[in-house]
Amino acid sequence: MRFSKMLLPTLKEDPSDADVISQKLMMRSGMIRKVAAGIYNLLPLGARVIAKVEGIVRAEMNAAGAQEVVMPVVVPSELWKESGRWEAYGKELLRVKDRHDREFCLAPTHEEVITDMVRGAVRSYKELPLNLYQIQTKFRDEIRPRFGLMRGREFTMKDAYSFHATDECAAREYKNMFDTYSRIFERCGLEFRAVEADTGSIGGAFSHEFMVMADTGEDAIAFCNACSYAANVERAGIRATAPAARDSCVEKNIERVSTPGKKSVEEVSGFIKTSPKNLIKTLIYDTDKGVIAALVAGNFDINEMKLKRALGAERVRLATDETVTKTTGAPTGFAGPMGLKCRIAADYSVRQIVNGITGANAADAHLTNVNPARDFKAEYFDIRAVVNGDGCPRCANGTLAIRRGIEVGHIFKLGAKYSEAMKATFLDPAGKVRPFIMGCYGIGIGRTAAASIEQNHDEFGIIWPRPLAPFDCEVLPVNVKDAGTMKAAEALYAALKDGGLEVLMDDRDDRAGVKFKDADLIGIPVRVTIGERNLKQGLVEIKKRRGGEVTLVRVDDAAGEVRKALEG
RNA sequence: CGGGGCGUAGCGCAGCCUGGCAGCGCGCCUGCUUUGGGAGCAGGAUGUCGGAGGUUCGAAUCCUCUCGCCCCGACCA
Repeated sequence: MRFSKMLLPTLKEDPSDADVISQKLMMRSGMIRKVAAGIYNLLPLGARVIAKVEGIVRAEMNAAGAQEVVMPVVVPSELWKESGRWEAYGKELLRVKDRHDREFCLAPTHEEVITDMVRGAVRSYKELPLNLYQIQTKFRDEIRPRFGLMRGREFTMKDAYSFHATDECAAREYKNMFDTYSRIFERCGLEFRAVEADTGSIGGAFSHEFMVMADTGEDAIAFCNACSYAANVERAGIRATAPAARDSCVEKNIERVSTPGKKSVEEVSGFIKTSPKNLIKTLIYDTDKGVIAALVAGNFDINEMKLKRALGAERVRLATDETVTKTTGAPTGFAGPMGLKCRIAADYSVRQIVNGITGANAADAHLTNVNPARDFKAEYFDIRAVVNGDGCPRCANGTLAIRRGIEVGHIFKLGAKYSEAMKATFLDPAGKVRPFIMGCYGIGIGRTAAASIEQNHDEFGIIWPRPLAPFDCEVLPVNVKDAGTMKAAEALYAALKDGGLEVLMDDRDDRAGVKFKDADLIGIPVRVTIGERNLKQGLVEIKKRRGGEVTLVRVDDAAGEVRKALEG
């Protein structure tokens, strides 16, 4: 491809509305342009990169035995009503009506459609298992789209769904997909980890997220430094510790202290001159199981996802000031477990506290020398947020560290949630009607490309790993008006293309500096610079984008040297 | 949805407070010079000042409404 013919509008300055590196660089390198909030055009360069990601995904999915299908973007509401998600999904589901006033939605995911497809086509266990995938546009009307392709409303996703006669078979496919995903992200040149994840509203038995490590990631992940444990902090556990040994004589008597206007942990601990870890923080939650009080040591935070699971609740939300007052008899900021009528869920960290401080359930007052076992009853769970240095729940000695990641893939074992709801069944060997056991497996295509940029860039621009690079190499004649330069450039361009490489030739009549800057921005792995000075010696310059290593080689050897550089 | 901010040339921005010819840098077009890291000189084109209404002799500027976009929060297969 010749630069002069390509729609490749690079930008010298950062666009004002971009706030992560990948978005800035995608805009600046002319890969994408915004059409509306969370909706983008892919320009030729961007389309090429996306095609590379899709190519890798497609090849690995096919190799893993999955079959490609294509499902519609516009889906009738009936299917979603069958699964119950027409009501459950909320405003993210963009609903539209056709000219006959029939209801449709833009599909944010395709469990319903695929389940419908398979129930209409598969009758017998003999036709199982099946793994069907598509690479398709999805639409989710996100409350707040951001970060370019990383969190758009319209985005392309590879989604696969597997159907099985038995749990064991579904588990095997889960493993198969786990391995396939690992291969896919390895081939994309990404530093990633598979982590245990929360299954969220899609439901299901267990699940892993594939996380690309990046400081700009929207998810936090806890890693063990000793074993292979890694989990989204939404679900990451903490090693259970035995209750502190207690000596009743150190347990002092409760005293009530006046703490006018001191509500937060910082204010109270500062006022009483003690450490936050001696405070028993009491938060009142409104849940579908009623109002509950959640307790945690003052130096930690409650993890609402873990609280939700501990309670077996569907919905957990911090109570309004009004509910707090009604429950505790005091304004927000003075709640404590003693004398509370509601259910009390306490984190294990509370059990360790000796002579702690709590709210007095009265305005402007706290209690000191409160001792959990002696002074109130609570159910104990692991419900606090993990922090750096916590003990690993899986091994004896490891500690957890928290890093950020971008979720690029997610695999679920779904079970029969959708097949039961939608009566998708087959006949087993005994002639018995059974619902399909299902799995589902997603990869964000654009997000994978964005994640690659987050991981591979420098101050000058993108540094594509070869598998995702829009071109393998770039030929850069310094002065296109020099006949000798152009003769060598054209010859090399042709030779590289004939050798099966994807080549970009910057044949623009521009200054060298402009072309070098653009080359660095666009980030093609290998660049061949052809300049008059070197050419007089019969030499051209090969530069690797990553590392910036420069070598001078003979013109005649250039094609072979490019190939070597690409491999190295 | 709550809080904050921004819409002025293709891009990045100033001008608005205190109303009076529509500006700057980059990019774009023409010519000459230049040609290994975002060139120099000279000339040139480009705007419903997001939209509608109002106040005023006069509105980018003040007022009202509206649309879009961004940030923080809540939310999230």
